[in-house]
Amino acid sequence: MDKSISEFARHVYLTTKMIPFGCVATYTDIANKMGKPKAVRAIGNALHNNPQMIIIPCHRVVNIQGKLAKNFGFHGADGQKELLEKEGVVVINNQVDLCEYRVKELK
DNA sequence: TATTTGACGATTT
DNA sequence: CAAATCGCCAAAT
Repeated sequence: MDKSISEFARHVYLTTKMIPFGCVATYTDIANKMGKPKAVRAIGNALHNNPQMIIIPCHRVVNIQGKLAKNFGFHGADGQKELLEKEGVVVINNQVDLCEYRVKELK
């Protein structure tokens, strides 16, 4: 256990890991699940600082518009896009169809 | 301790 | 539709 990670960040990572294969979730969904719908920025920050970005499916996290992260830690939005398409998620213009892949209930 | 920054969101121009 | 602006939160400097 790495205690250098705050409880908040850990909470973010755990919630992110709940996203099922082939699906995506928005920052807002995670924030809402954590009970802090206004902490979307802090969440994005935590994921960017993500020390274990490979074991955490952060590529399944997109913004409310289904748009990918422009500064994705691995290969920018392109890397995130490829990881998603590899899971069967269609990405068009760095954007996914939320109506099709967004997780209805994160639990 | 105070200021700045940022993988965001919603609203306004 | 794109850019600017404000709000909100946690971490970094």
